[in-house]
Amino acid sequence: MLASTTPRGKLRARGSTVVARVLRATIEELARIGYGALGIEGVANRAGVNKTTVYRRWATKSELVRAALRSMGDDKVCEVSTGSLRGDLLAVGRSIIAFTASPEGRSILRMVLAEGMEPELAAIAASLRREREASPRALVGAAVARGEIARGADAMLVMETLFGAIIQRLFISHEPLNEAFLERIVDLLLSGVARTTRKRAALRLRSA
Amino acid sequence: MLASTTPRGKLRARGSTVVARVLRATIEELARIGYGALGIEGVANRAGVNKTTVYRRWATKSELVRAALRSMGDDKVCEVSTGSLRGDLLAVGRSIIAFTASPEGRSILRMVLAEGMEPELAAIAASLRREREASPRALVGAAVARGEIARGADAMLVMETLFGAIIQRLFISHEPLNEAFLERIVDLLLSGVARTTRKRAALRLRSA
DNA sequence: TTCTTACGCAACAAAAAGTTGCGATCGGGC
DNA sequence: GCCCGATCGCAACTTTTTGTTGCGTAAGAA
Repeated sequence: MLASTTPRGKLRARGSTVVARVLRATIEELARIGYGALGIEGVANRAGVNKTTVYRRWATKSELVRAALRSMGDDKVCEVSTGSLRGDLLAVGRSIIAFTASPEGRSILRMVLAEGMEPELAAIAASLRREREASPRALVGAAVARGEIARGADAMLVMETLFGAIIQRLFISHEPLNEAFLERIVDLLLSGVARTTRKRAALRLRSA
Repeated sequence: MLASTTPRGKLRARGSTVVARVLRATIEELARIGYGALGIEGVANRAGVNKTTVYRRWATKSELVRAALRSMGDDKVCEVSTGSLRGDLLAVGRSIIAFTASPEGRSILRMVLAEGMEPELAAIAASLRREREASPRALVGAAVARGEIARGADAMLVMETLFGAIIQRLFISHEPLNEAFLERIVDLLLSGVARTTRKRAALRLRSA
């Protein structure tokens, strides 16, 4: 199927194989150095392809990046439901961490963060962001229905803060982001930090 | 515009004036296009200065950016103490919001977020961050002393989450970042979102 | 004023970005 | 097995960007 993986010697990749490799390389370069510093030649090298091949297929840098971003729009957002708010928040947190660990996620985050550079790219980034906002809303709705949180509570605020805490950890403080840290964030969001006897009992119960 | 073309108007800038203008322009360019795409010539044009002037004063791009970021480190860090943890958190949040409201603050944050992995910049960002970490630590220490939070509580986690929530609001969701939002974040961090009768009483007491 | 410093400017050198022509080779069709 | 159109690699080339140097001159202090 793939011409590039032919057993003997090195055969020249062609057609859709080249497209896939170049777009993949574009995503990776985007994640590594960002849009501004991205170069056609660097993408070609990473893809194991001559730069003329890239130039002939995509006229400009923005066109190439647009094609690359479009090519990865099919990723699914996990829509698990664990039955408890805490479990759901942990699941969402894990998916966020996994997302930010992948080249695709880093590229999207870069695009979102660097908003204001290219109008077209900003639009793509905005649409990608909106796609990933849907399932968290359903999640907090379920928690309200179970009575775990008050109806008046700002549930989206919890999701956004969870996301923000992870982003902060990853991109600002650059400290390790493991399961233990995620649990501490979730427990903070659930119970807060203010001293309360009732709260400490709840925490103890949860850890058991 | 240029001194040479307007002999009677503006005079040619020199010395500290040139330095200030170039560093200022560097910050603005960082905010506009980021570190990777930043060019010396672009900075020089924005500063209304010849590119040779920039090249002679700063040998490399990283050196220029380092100087520019350091030049804004001189801004004072507010060290207020309101007597309560909630008040202190609100004060810190306000200073963060004020910081992010300025073009300079946005530029450094955007840079750290989007390109924090660049080795050269990681060191600068880390040192700048450490400078601003001192007062939050003192703040939570005071809260522990007052008995508002448990000694074992991860206080820095609260600060980092507060910071993360704000940058999430700023750079991801792009929703308004006002006093009302800040209060909701702080109350979430203090009391959590899980449903508790004791907690709702505490919130009511606090708002009175 | 005079003297030193440092900036503007143009011309240059080097490197990166982008283009073109052509031979090679892949894959589909006969 | 062989041909043919499409597409890729390669090298040579042009253009653009990036970085350097020498010199005239303006700015500011003595």
